[in-house]
Amino acid sequence: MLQITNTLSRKKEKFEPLNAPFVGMYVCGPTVYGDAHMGHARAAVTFDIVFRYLKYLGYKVRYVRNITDVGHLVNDSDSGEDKIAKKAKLENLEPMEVAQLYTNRYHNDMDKLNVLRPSIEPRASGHISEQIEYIQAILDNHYAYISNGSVYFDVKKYHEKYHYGTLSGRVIEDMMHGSRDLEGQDQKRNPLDFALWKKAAPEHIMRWNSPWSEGFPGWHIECSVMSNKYLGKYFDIHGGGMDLVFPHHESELAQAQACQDSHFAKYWLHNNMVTINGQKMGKSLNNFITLDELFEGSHELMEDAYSPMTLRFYILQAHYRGTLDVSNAALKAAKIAYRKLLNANILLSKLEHDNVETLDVELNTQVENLLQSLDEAMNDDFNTGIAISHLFALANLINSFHNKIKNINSINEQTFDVLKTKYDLFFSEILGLKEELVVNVNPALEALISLYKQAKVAKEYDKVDEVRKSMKAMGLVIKDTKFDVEWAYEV
RNA sequence: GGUCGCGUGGCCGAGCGGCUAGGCAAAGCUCUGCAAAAGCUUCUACUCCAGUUCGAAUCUGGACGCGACCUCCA
Repeated sequence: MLQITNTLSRKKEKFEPLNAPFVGMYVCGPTVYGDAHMGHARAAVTFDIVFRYLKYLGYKVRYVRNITDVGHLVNDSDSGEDKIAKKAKLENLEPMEVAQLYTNRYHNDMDKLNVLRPSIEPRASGHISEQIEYIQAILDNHYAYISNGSVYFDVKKYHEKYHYGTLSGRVIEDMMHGSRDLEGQDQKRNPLDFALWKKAAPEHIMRWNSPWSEGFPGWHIECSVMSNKYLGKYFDIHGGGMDLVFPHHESELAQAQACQDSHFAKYWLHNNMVTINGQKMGKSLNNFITLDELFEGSHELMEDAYSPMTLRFYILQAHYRGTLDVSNAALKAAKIAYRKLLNANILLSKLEHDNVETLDVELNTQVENLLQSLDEAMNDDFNTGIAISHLFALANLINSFHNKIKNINSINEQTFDVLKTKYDLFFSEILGLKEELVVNVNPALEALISLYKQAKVAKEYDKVDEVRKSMKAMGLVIKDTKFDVEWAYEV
């Protein structure tokens, strides 16, 4: 039985889909105006796990993750410019060219991380007419007002019937006192009101026609609209980074209720932030590390290049609701640990059971329990770190079987079969880890190994060392076991 | 200033009333031409103070420290 932490209740709840076996999940995707960084990776990997695990449980999941390609304002005082337009000006490109460029680059990075593509990836710019209709519906329900060509959501009015702040746990009355007077807010009736449609300043490039003005949609509206279009009014899971809880998700929720007068998402899932050496990641702190910089080792804070799988594994070792601190030491440890699990998976595929049993009941039970614990860990709010710890225990056993320290026939055939399929299933399909340097067992590699064996027999140790060296150059290592010579990924 | 969350061994990180994960690093052993890999062993922590309890890293109160959000952000 799957339990997930619902931000709405701040508790772990039993996961019960609205229309099993179907599950609808909406996750806030990137605003495509720059390269993806580690925060994007964490969010994408977190919900990739949710997607993969729900499918493993047998659900038919429709996973919608948007691409925000409508520029939102850089900040309130800078009322004329949006992020994408700003970037377009900077790089001398058409705004849509910027959006496409970074969408492609985002896809590329996510592919490297072995993040599955969502079922539907809608773009905000492709849903302008739907957004206009949705805003009109909110206006018709009197939860919004027009002011100088812009449309604002009336938070106070909304709060009278519904409750603004349920998701983020905010008390609207406190916020009214606490909120600062910002420049350019005089069009709003209340500082907490937010734009549904914004009239474009003359220099604003990205603009569309609407009943109210030539302008562009507000930041929050696209998600309410697109989730509604592809998943219906009331759907199962809405996810995103914790920083989006307020105001983004709170406002999405308000819009949806103001428009449809019904529930919105049943479960809200939020992944926590990434810090670098204990500090918040931010452009001004110069610790804003993009994925490409990490993979290439080109950022000045990185002592080495870390592969996509190293990052993925590292993200998975921690629980998604806690902050994740990235450092060289931590990444190096993850690299080694991940290879260990990978090597065990390869050895497992070669293990064979002889069909004869000299059953060791205790050992057999241990393996069975570990295998079962894998599901239990994932069922407990996607606890990938615990699942990985069981995988390590299993890897240890696999190595012992392989080295014949333990006898593979001392577990029964059925347990062996489950071990063989399940370890790989969790490693590859659910956690989404994979071999990166796929090594073909090609003639050249085989020749190297036989050369090594011959040299060993002849005690020509110079040659032996040379073989080791060339293996190392390929990222491999040679292992002399009691029974044979074999290769493995260098740890 | 307001709201929320967190402080775990050399490091990263689970756990959330008793059974004291896991990984990395370090040390020793087995194996070995030397290694590597693998296996075995060792290292025993919960910011501080006060309380609740037979029993607390886990619950309550307080202090200190850190972070997030309140403004664009995954």
